[in-house]
Amino acid sequence: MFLQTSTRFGIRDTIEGNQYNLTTRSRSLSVTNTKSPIIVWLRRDLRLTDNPSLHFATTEKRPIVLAYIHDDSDTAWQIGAASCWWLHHSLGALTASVEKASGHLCLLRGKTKNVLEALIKETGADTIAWNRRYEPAAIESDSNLKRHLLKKGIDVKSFAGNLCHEPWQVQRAGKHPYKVFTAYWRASLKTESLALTRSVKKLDQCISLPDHETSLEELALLPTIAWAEAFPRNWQPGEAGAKKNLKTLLATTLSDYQTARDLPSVQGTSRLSPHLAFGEISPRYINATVRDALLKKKIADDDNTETFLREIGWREFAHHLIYHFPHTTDKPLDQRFEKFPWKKIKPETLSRWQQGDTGIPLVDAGMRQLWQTGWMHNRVRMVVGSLLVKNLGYHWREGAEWFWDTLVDADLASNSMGWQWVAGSGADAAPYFRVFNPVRQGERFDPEGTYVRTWVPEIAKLGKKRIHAPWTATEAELSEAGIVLGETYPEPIVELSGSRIAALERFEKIKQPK
DNA sequence: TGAAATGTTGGGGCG
DNA sequence: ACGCCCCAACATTTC
Repeated sequence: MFLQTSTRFGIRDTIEGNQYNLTTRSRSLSVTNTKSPIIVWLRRDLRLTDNPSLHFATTEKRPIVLAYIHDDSDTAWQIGAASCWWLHHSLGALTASVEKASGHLCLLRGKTKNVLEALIKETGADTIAWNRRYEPAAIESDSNLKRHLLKKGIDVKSFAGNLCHEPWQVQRAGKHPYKVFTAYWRASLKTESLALTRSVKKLDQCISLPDHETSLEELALLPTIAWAEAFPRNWQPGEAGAKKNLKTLLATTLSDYQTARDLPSVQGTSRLSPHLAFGEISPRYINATVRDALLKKKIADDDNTETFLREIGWREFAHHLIYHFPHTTDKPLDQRFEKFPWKKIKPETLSRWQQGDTGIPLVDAGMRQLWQTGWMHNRVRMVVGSLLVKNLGYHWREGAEWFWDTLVDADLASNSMGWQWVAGSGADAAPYFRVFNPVRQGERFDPEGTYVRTWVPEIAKLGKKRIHAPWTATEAELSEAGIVLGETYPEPIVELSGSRIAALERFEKIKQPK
């Protein structure tokens, strides 16, 4: 057995440890050679700031095996393609910052259980630490793993890393978990947030395992087709990018957040979602930073700030829901929707929705923004979702699965909650009769048509009066804009008014009391 | 974090 | 001057 540090950091000293040979930086030898290593298993917590399991390990004064395991065995809701792109770059960024802290990140591949067992055997580690996850599949595999490792005499330490409150902390004693956001939010404001842990600056106890590790490239996370080409223009995965977005939010975006966050043509949102999804930044760090800025009067204590904090609260609520109602990743929370008459999928129709070829400008703009950047503005997500679920009558899971594969911020808790909200079957859901009209939404939130023109250039020459509904334009207006409906841009995939009424009738039938 | 239908009000044109 | 109608603008109700 042979363990060594990354060669980039020079000094290599081979020593005889108790049960193993260890190569590590010389100055930590006196501390490390008598103690068993601790494995820090990173998952959706790819950061050094406020990372409780990592912080715990650094306080232990013994060798650390800092490991990310890419387990691509086939499971439900396995990481999607856009998320893989993000993960690749996030791991790259983390590797660099870990090395800057004189540490080393081990990239490993294989079945999690096998990899961890091999690591334990190889290094003599007697402890493993991780930050908890709350998705049903993760909970199941984590608890199986924990039981298995405890039986083998390994100490397993799990931490609360990715939420301000554990899902079971915000709860009325003896009652059902919250299903309504405002009630949840009020209660969570009264519940003390989990504390921040100190940022990790030095990781020189890290050891490496050259016989086991793989390179980032070997993880093969990047798409094989030239699809994500435009992603880097929009994103900087990693902790530094996350902090940069938070800084921009506090310095500029937040002052007009309440209004601007609804305008898809404006950079009015925080754009923190993918960073949060991969745990490159913690919600506690975000809240603490906002609080600090408030104290220093750098931002105003107004509705803008409150609205933003509430959005962080929605993320917490989504995790609360997925923890207490784990079936909601696939099945409706509201039982009445079990037998809802979703329409049979026509592959061509579904594909036109996916590709942004519906002939409804705001929908097409959103779906193309998603495809080209891995992200879609939240207001537009509601609009495209409403079209799929209400006007086209397709099961919300079709939308959830597409988003899951194409969003860089894909998060099972938020995705499931969001789609069930749109469908009306979830917690605090939109009432069944709430059907978004993409034309009306365009006129209200993209009045100049700027957003549509960006993503649907073939109709860009239409004036703002027609840009959201080209089918209402006159022959003259169309020809002046160089559009031939049905050729250069499609006729609408569905007639909005009639399909709305039909949807209302379908939903009406299941609305009898629970 | 809805849209459309329906109801109400008030100004202005007009006989 | 007055009543009537039209309709835009806004409010309320309904799905």
